[in-house]
Amino acid sequence: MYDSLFTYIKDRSKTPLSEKEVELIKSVFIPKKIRKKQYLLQAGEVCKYSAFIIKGAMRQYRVDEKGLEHIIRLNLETWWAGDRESFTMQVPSAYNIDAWEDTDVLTLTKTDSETLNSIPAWVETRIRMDENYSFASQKRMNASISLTAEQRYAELQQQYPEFLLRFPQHLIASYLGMTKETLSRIRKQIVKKQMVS
Amino acid sequence: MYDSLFTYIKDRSKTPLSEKEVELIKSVFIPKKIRKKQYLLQAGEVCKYSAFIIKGAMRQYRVDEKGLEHIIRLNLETWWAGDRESFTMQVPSAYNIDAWEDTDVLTLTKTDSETLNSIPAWVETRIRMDENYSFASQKRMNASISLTAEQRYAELQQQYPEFLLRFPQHLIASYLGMTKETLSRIRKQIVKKQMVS
DNA sequence: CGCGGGTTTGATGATGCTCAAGCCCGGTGG
DNA sequence: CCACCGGGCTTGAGCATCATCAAACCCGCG
Repeated sequence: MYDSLFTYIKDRSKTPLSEKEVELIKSVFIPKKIRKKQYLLQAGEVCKYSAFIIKGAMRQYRVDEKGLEHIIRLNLETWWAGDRESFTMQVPSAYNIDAWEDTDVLTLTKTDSETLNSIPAWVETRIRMDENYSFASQKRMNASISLTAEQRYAELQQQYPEFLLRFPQHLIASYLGMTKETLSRIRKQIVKKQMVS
Repeated sequence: MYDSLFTYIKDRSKTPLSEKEVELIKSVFIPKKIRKKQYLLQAGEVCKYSAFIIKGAMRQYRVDEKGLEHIIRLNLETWWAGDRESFTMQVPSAYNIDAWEDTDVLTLTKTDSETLNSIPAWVETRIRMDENYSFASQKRMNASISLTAEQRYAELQQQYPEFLLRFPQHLIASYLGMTKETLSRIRKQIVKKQMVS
């Protein structure tokens, strides 16, 4: 159950975890099952949990005035789900997060998360996470500003090929900031190009 | 010289700075002047400095195959300039950073930045910075995926009105992921709407 | 068999880009 | 003092890209 979380921490920290620390971590991360289509967070609520995904797939999205969903983030195993701003500031979130597949998570509350600050390996891990998040954000922002729809798809294919296997195309399209029809046509184009070469 | 940096740290941390810590900080942050159009970082180089802006304005951008500049970030006083990925991982950067106005910065090298980890107030400050960066990234990503050009401009106007005063429109346009012509027309539209109401 | 979710296709139109020209304004130098 | 220049902004015409809407298709499943 907790294995993948401990591996995750080990991979990102130099300091090893003591017995006691392992116990503390086990005591604050509560396992939960989230069934397909169930919400982890609904817009308007404060994000109660930061959730480490053991198994499954989740999506974070905004619903606009017209009722259209815009995918902000897609999450798979060993990713964290939750709206960071809402969670850390304890303010209402503008986003929904729900399970796309039946998902097993380890949930952590804001107050519990503070008790973890006494664990050096955890602090190091958090720093790594934040770094990686900011690297990824910058890349994605760059892509979104300066690449065409086709280039953005190519980049995704290259950077997160798992997404294409686990999420349907209309979610991928939304994540890339285009419609499902556009993505469908782009894919057709790509196949055509490969035929030629 | 260092006042604004110390204020910045105080605003973001609970622990106060000791005399010694103040001295350490002063010793590792080297003041530099960067003249208008001078580079802090050029694409292909490793980002040597993280720079705290005391006074002035900088821009971070990518140059595409066609030679067009795409603005990734705009920075003013009390912001940090530098490519985080290149700086922390010490890998070549894909971005340029240069001064838009004559700028005074306090520069910090990667090795010096590690010595600061002994200062609790600094560590707290860094965490705040990372948080804020990730909140802002998420908002911007959301805007970029799900808002129209006009809505994006409105959001910028609301969130960073200083930008409109300090940077010319063609940079703002690029930052928002549109051309200068489009931005010009959008502004015209907005004025027209205000006439009506 | 029929239904639901997902994908594809086509027609049409809006949005935003490209290219080209002109304007405005604050220097700079003759 | 004026002419000119460069940088930035605006405007227009035509075009590419992408969105919208509607219909059809595909396929796994009850």
